[in-house]
Amino acid sequence: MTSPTLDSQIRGRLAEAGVRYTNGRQQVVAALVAADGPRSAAELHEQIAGAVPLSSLYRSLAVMADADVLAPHHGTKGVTRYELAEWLAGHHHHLVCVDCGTVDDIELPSRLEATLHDLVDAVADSGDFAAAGHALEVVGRCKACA
Amino acid sequence: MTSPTLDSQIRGRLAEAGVRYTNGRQQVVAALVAADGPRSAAELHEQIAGAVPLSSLYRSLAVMADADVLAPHHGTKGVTRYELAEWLAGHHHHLVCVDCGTVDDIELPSRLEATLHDLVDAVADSGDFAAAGHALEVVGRCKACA
DNA sequence: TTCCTTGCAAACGATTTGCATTGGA
DNA sequence: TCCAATGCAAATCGTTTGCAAGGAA
Repeated sequence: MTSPTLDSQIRGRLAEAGVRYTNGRQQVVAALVAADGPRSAAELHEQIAGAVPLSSLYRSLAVMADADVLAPHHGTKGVTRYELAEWLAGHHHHLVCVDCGTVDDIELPSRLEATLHDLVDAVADSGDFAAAGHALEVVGRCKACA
Repeated sequence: MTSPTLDSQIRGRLAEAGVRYTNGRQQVVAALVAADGPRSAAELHEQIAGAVPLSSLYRSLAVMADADVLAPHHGTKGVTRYELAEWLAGHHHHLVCVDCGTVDDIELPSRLEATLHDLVDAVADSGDFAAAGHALEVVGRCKACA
């Protein structure tokens, strides 16, 4: 499922970080690529039918996040979900359903994204805080829960 | 520390919800009012010098969040932080430090807030998602960690 | 008296870690 | 050959809950 180019970008990045792109890790990445939003260790574990035990899964997620191949997301209570890092998945935002906790990716029209970017710059300038990025979460009810 | 009017708003809201505004809960609220951002159960427990045991603290936080006096925030790994609900604290956003995990409140200039609001409306309109609100997290490094 | 709240201890769920084994470059 | 990765079981951490005692209306 994972495109050859995406796969080699990831392999390259992991090699730079001195870690291997093993079979199990490829399965995890494939599952994340197939998903349309961040996924937790438990969700991935189920999605790959237990092919990788939870402890290894957690370790792989941590290693790949360290290598900047994955990015953690803390949207809903208690669980950490992971997604492909921005440089692989593209910059985007999230729709978080207040009822079921589902998180979906959204991409803003570039005009709106530019506006948002300016907005964050304006905020960062006005205080002693070095802004490195921003995350916009649109909170509401998804189609299924509406 | 908690202003009389704020305190009576909270007492009133809790009464409507059929729960009491006990001494321990007042201490928790006072600690949150004194804070300049969301706080976790452990942080509050320390701030009030263990005056309320953790289990009661967790229960009070849950009760007050149910009554819409507090709002939960899931910004950093594993922990839930609480802050006063929007109708008490005013609408605001957060600066999240990627190093130390500290969360600070920021208020956007009303012109920028209006822009952001329009932006979220535009996003919501374009999909099957009923937007109920938005949260902008500016990610970066705080003064101490820069 | 009635119901909410408190405290302690035990239970839980998500995540992490020690250790011996396996696997890849 | 050497170091990273794996799997299992045990440990940890934040949080929740059962239960008996205390407190306010």
